[in-house]
Amino acid sequence: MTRVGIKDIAKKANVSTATVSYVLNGTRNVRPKTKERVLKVIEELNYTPNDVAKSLKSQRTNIIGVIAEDVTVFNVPEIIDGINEYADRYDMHILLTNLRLHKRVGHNYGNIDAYKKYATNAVTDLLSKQVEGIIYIGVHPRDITGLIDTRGKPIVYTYCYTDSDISIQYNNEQASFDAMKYLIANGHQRIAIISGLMDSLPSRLRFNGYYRAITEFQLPFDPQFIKVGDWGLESGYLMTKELLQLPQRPTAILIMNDIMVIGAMRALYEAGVAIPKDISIVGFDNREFSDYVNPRITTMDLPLHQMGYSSMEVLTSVIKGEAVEFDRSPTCTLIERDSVASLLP
Amino acid sequence: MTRVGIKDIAKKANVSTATVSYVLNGTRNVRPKTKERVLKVIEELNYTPNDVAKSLKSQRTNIIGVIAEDVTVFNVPEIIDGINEYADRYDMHILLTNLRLHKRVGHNYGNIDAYKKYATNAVTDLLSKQVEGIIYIGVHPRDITGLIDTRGKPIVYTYCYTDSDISIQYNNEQASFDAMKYLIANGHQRIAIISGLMDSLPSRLRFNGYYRAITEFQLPFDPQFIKVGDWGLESGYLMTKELLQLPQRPTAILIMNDIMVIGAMRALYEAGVAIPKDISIVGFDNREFSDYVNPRITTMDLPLHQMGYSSMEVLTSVIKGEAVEFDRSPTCTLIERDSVASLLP
DNA sequence: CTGTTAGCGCGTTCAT
DNA sequence: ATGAACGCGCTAACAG
Repeated sequence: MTRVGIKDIAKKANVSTATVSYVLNGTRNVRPKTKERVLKVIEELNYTPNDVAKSLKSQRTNIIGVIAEDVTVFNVPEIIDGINEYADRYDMHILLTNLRLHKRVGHNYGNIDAYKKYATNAVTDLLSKQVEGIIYIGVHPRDITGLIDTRGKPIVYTYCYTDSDISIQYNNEQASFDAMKYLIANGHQRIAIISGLMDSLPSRLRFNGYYRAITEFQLPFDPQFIKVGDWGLESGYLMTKELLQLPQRPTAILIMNDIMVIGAMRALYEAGVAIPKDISIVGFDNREFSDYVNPRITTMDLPLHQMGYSSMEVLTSVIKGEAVEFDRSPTCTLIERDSVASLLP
Repeated sequence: MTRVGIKDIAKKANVSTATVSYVLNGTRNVRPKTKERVLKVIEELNYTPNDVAKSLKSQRTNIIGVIAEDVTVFNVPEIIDGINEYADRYDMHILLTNLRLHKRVGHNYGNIDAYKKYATNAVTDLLSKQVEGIIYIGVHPRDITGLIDTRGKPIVYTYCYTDSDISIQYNNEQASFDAMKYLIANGHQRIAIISGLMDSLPSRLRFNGYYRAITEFQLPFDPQFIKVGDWGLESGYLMTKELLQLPQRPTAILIMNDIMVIGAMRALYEAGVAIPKDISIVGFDNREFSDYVNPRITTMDLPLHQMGYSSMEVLTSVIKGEAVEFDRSPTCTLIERDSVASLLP
């Protein structure tokens, strides 16, 4: 079954290849009768267009490269899904590169040099494939300036950022402020917080939201309620134990990711402190498991899908050379479940 | 910054484009001195090869198309990761299509016609892009014969199958047999099973493993211990309640997915039955949450990564026209956690 | 052995 | 509606 091309059709339909091309693309008028004849032959021969030839001539591939730091990390698939929704809609395609960072360098994301070669290779390959732009999906929101040089090809970062390029993030400050507002609306006043590492931008931003809520709603500010974790389960456990030793315990804890919530739950379970009866908890990330543990965790959902979709919107407008106004910070949404009790009468 | 091509280099290095091509590919000997000069110019001009031109001539793209029914479903990312590992190693690339089935048709996977058009479009697009083969990743192990016609282009299915094409699955029967063996080794004799829908092949295969263990180890066979669920959380809950009403309760339950385990845990919690003290549980899938609930679930891990990798192995050998011997059924591995107690002295 | 010329792959598009 | 040049890199055939 040898490949059937445009000229096979031309021959069989007794027209030139140009004509075939015109009917195929509707680029120019073709006499209806000729058109029909060509169409019929196309059908008969089961013709499949060859996009690589087309791309060579048109200098457009309609392919955008997606570099995911690790597709197996929780935030990535949903972002890709958002990218896909856009791609589907506008007939673009996704060349996916997976850096497999988690398996290759573990949690050592800080040391950019450890994986710079992977990133560089990925970009080189993608450029050779003539992608029209690149979306880079991080697994941890952090500054990766200097990791990548696209030689002028448009790139948009999401779930991470650089000094000078466009990036799509979510609104961290609003998220923690909203979480606080929810807790306060439920009558909580003594609210502790377990943050992630403080060298992380999200941590600081979320802390800002926490602090802004404290001041705006004139809550008592107790420095002992501020605990710094490291995003890991164990640190959630440890920090919670510390909170339990306070003479005046908090009635609620805002915890910056669901993993640390699990640690907190273990600490509370061991101490015989019931959730949410004795202590309420709000988490972050809306990880899948937060709906399956007991009690189910009330948590902030991240707008991952939206981030993927927006990345594509921004990227395509940059490709087209349009100046764009866009929302770089889609908002998080609180998912109410069972880990918060109302203190109101 | 206009695109620099092979002929720009040729001109600047005072050689023919052929020579440049030869140094670029090592296709033929070039005098070291000339070679060096060319290389230097390539460096200076920051030349990036154009794979689409190359592909047009060579009739090879090194791209394989991956159609995922839904990248946000738990099994898919790890399979893609396996595909990527292979692709990375052999310098191939992945054109990813996401059917987004979950969002588009919900759980209505049975009705192939509901999404046939998406699949057909995906294949057409991929063929136009001249992919050298296709891997189709299902979200549920089932027969999807007739969904796709690749016009002779090699395709491998994984996490689903068809009448006549190659597919990579995992060994369901071994998995449930091993789970039973583990339970039996821990002194359990009265072992119940909550299966998924019985029209599903994995359900039947796993039931075979259960039954084979029962007979091989000469356990008492009690038909009342066999419960048929529907993979959903609620059915795990319901079936477990039924089991609790039995005059002689089982000491352990083998449950065919972790989601139903969660349902079971809720039923047991309500009934004041402790896991694993009063009843032991083994799940299936090793979902992320199984490590976070209390107690942590002992469950069968699926060889997803391996399935992705194997799919690529098989696909590439088919592409090369080699006859292949391969393991179509990588094995599952039991992950020991805290939901099984030993009954042994 | 080293280097060059020219045609090709497949579809698009301009000038006729 | 058509012929032919073109996009970019590969490679067969040929020359020195």
